[in-house]
Amino acid sequence: MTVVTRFAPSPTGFLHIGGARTALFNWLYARGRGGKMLLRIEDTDRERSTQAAIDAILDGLSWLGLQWDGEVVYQFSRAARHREVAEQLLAAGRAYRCYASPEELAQMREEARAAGRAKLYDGRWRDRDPADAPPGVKPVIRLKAPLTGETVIEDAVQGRVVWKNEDLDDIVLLRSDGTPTYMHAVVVDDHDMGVTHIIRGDDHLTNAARQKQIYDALGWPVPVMAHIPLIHGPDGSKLSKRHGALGVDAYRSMGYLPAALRNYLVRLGWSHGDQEIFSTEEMVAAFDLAQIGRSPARFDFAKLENINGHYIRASADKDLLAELERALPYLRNGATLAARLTPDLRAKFLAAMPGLKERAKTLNDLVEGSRFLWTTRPIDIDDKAKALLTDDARQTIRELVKDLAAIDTWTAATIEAALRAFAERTQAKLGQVAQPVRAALTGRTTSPGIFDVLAVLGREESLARLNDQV
RNA sequence: GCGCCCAUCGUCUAGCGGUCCAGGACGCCGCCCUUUCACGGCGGAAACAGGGGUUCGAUUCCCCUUGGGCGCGCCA
Repeated sequence: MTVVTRFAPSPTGFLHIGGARTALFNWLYARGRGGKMLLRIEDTDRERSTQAAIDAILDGLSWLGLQWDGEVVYQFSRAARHREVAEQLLAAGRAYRCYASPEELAQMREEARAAGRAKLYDGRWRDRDPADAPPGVKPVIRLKAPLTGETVIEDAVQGRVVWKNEDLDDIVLLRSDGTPTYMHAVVVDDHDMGVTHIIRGDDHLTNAARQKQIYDALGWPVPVMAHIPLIHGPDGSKLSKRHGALGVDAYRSMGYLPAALRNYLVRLGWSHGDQEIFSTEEMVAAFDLAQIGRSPARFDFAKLENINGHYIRASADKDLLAELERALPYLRNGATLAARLTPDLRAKFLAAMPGLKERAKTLNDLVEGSRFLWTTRPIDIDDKAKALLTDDARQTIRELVKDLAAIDTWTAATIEAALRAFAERTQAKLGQVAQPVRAALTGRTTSPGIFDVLAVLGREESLARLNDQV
């Protein structure tokens, strides 16, 4: 049997980090088994669904490299079928029309809560004669759920979860306006789409019981369910915008690599021995439901950043530059850099990349670290660098410039030799010479090795910049 | 309130009755490397929520307590 998973977000906001992980798990599970991951947009809430949200979700998945299979299914477009199935249930006596008014329902709920009952709707229209229907009231269709016994889910990650049927009330399948509820639409769609494995957040665990009852009423096989724990904020509470419940586009803007984010996400709630770093292929091969934990994980930016740094360092210079260019439109100062990215600058970038990437944790760090390459003169000098450019330092630079100008072949090695010779001659420590030079050339105190900076910048630009400062 | 889920270092986790005075990773703290910042190397502090059982033996199994989370809509 071919594995079919699905990712089914509702387009009421961006693709947040929890949704991204759910999508990743579905994608990995399907890919690892030669199956398919379908994408269904649950847009039955017409009030809150927006095209912008749909676009953000598709864009987010694409950026993360989680390609879905087949056409996107829009749940709203399937309303007729949902209605048909509800009617079918009605005809079979597994559902009934309920004429209770919203006020009636509210009162019922209040009383049930006060009495400590789990069941909030009492099933008052369950067996009532339709002739009793109050005139002019459009009914909803409710499932005639079993009154006794148990509803059991054999969950692939949660294990066996049992509810007493007496605690579950008759849920609404079709609203009075004829549109399906989520609970009903999900079951019909998952069935019609041939979904074999439902992998979703465990906020749906109690829904699973309700859905199981619908499957049973329909006589349909229940897909394998896997309810994965939610991602929490650093403080253990629900993930909020403040601590990372951002859209995946925000992570792109923060300069994270899709591969790094995937790697971080896959280890949140899932493990494979002590392995921390997974290539996509390894991930696909190793991923399985059995190793998913049952406790919620907290989102930790520090670890994400570390993994991102790892991926940056591990990337080939050329690939990293390509990755950077792709992200430029979303990065801080990215537009400026993009506008100046000539073939000549690209070449310099590549030459500087080894030194750049080992001190970058994000692509934004790469943009900032490479500032000395694309900034225009006069270069802007930050406060720390400014503090290094004392009168003495300027004097030193002035003398050094003569030595540098005398170098025949301008390479990192010859430049280093010249600097060392200069330091020795003036009885200074190399650092005393190198630091002001770095400040004068880059405007920063943190940058790649100074010999490399000089070599990458080239003789003309280097000397011009040094002269600017003295 | 009712139902359901969860509980190992600060964080992500390994552990599926003895191999655990609990292992890895991130973070943190030292030291080394070093022209800065990083990278890298070495070392360190740091956890089985509490209480009952079961067992020759519990981090591992059961129960309770406590603490978190989720759900309880004609939202999804």
